[in-house]
Amino acid sequence: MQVKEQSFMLESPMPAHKANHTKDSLRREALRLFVAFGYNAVSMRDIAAAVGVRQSAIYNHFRSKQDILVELMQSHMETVLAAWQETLPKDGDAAAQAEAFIRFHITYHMDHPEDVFLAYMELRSLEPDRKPAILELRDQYETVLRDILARGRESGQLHIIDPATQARALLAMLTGVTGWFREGGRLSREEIIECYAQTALQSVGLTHVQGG
Amino acid sequence: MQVKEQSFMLESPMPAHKANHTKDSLRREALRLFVAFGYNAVSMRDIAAAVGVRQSAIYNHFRSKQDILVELMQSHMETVLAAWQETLPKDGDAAAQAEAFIRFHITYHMDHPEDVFLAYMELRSLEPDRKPAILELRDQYETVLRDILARGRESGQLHIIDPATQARALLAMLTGVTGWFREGGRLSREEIIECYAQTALQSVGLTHVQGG
Amino acid sequence: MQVKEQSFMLESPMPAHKANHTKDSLRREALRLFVAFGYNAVSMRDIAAAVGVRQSAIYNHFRSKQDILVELMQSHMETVLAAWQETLPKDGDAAAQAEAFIRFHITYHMDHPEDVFLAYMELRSLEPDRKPAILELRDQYETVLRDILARGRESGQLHIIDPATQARALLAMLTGVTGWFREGGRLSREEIIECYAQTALQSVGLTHVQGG
Amino acid sequence: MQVKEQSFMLESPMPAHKANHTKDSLRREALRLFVAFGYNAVSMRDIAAAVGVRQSAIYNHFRSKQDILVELMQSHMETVLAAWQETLPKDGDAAAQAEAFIRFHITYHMDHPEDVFLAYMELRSLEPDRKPAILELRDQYETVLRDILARGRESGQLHIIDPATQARALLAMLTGVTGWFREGGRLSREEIIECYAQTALQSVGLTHVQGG
DNA sequence: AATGAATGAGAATTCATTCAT
DNA sequence: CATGAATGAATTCTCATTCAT
Repeated sequence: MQVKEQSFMLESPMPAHKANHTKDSLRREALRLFVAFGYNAVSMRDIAAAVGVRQSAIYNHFRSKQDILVELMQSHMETVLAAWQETLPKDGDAAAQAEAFIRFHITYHMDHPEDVFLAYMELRSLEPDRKPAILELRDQYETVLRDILARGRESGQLHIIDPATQARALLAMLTGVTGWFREGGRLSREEIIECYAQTALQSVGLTHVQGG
Repeated sequence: MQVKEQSFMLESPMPAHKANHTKDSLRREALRLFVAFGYNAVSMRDIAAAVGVRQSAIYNHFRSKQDILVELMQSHMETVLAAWQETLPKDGDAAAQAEAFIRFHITYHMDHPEDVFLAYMELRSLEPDRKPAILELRDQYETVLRDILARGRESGQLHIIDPATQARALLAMLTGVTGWFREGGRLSREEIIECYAQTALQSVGLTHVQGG
Repeated sequence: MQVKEQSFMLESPMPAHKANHTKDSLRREALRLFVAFGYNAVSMRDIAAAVGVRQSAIYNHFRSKQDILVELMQSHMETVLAAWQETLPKDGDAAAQAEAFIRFHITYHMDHPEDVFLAYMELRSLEPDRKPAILELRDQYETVLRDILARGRESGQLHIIDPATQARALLAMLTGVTGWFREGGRLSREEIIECYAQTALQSVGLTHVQGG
Repeated sequence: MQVKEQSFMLESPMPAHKANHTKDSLRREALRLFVAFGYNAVSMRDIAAAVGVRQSAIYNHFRSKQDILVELMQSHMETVLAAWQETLPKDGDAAAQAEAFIRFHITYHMDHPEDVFLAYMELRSLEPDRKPAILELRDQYETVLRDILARGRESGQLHIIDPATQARALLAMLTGVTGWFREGGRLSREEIIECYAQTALQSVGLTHVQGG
């Protein structure tokens, strides 16, 4: 990356006391930069500069650059899983649950595009010992959809060949939104959700679509 | 990355006879490493070591690290486009063309997972002046599908809300195979192709599926 | 060094009651660590962690890291000199004094191996303005032995070529114990003292040895 | 340490070709600096500056700072052992061998004070996995003397209580020369050797001393 | 007396690239 | 065509120290 940060450039030294939100700022800016340029292309200096702090200050809040990444990914995945737990319709049949999941997934992703993008793109940047924990969480989420598809297949409500494969295909498709969606484009948020929902539902053999 | 290679370590300098395929080896290993670890995480030394040559030797074949990336991406995209040109059924209707494209796309991706993955994941690593040329090629490909979907929508053969959005959704889904497919898994190549084909075709409102 | 200690890791801040012996703990742990790893290899954080306190707390007790070192060295050397003053046989002849010194020296060193080791090994780590004071103390001690040897040479009781050189040789030999002695080894404390005493006394031409 | 090294300060870029003696210079300067300031107090920049090269150039010759240290220590110890093998009188009795060893040891140490000092003072700076190899070499050397003393004790030629302890005591004493000897001092090289030899020989109960 | 947050300097090491051989 | 040596810039991280609370 590019921006220079040097002592004689910093004008407002910022009272520092009470500035405990530094860790939050670091998280936020790190996420933004990792998404924009990739984990490896972003330096600790870049992150510090974005927050208005020196490089070394980061180490008062995170043990390492890798720790920032892990913390971002982990908290994101745990949040998604928790959010789905609150959303899932306990009593619905497989078709209803599939639709619920698809709508939840798209909506959540459009609301948190950066978290999703990071968790998806930077798995490679995880060090070997940190990877399993994250993959475990990702698998939990994939399993949710796989199980719904499997039940829908057994009940005959869904046209599905292989639940595992199709779950992955669906997630890849839906996750793709984060790659290009920007507020204020040709289509509104709702239109995109509808479009993706129809595509996804059709892909598992559901044709009836009713806007959320 | 990891491997160490330094002058005082290498004993056998390798006879170099018929070593003019070095450039090919470099391309192949660079692709493999970029895919496995990411462009930024791979050093020229890593690439050289994988080929059994010193870093400086790379510069006899490529002007820079960025040039390797660009060359890999560009040749891949041109190859895909050329391959589709040879495959496309000139006289088919939109439904037939959609099915043809979908099958072509999945098949090609399963045959060249690394090229596809690279072109998809490392767009961010392109330097600003190299990016437009690659994006232009990618758009050409996306346009192929978008146009097919648009024609299918007009002809009423496909159930589609927005061709542009749905084209992206489809491509994201299909491209996803490269993320996890490994020869010798639970499902055979053909089964996966069938499964993806059905999912994709259903997603645009086509239900009749006949194995390739 | 190794141990990590950071704010977000420490849960129990420790009641701090009667914690005014902190300075003593700091001295003790600093000594231990300096001896084990060397002054430069030990960080203020290491010392603080060993005591169960934060780095910044150290500065309530010492002005700087260098100050800890100087204080440790200085108090050790003053203690040795004072201890010898209490031990020296005022009226003995050179031979008796030599034996007394040798026994005192070995015994003291075996009782305070870390202080001795530090004073010997970390002279290099003293900043230029702090060095002279310490060297002055060390020379006082060396002079004690040199003078005894010189008198013994004049009186003909000792076989000595050059008192200054031989004093250094003797001190180096005797100081060496601290390098390897560990309580509970093959030989007892007393056996080692006897062994060193005999070696040292023989080295100056005294053969009569009588256990302490 | 102190000296600044920056691009605009370097006047003579030095033709570089044929300058393969860089590694030797690095070894020499590293040794000098490690001895003068201690391993931890010397930076790679210091070493590079002393040789007239950039920091990064060092890594063309050594894998790490630790590697420089290990290489210096190892080659020194192997050289000493080899030198003693050439010196040792195969047929002499224990007393002759003891004298031969003592004279060899002092002489070698006065000729290579820096190597000896480094090997003695910086054992602590070895990383845990590099330590055993060096200690093994040191023990080989110590064993040489211990065996001679043991034989001398059995034959009754030497007055010795415990060969192992006394070997260590002797080596510590003799090694001490490197701590303070500087060419051109009050005593000549030969005088110091004689003085140390007498002290050492007396210490094992040998009185007859004949200058080399 | 202790802490958490901040800092500037500097540590070792890696990187892409150049160039004479 | 390949190499070893060199380089300057940049990397992550550690350090001793300060200071408001």
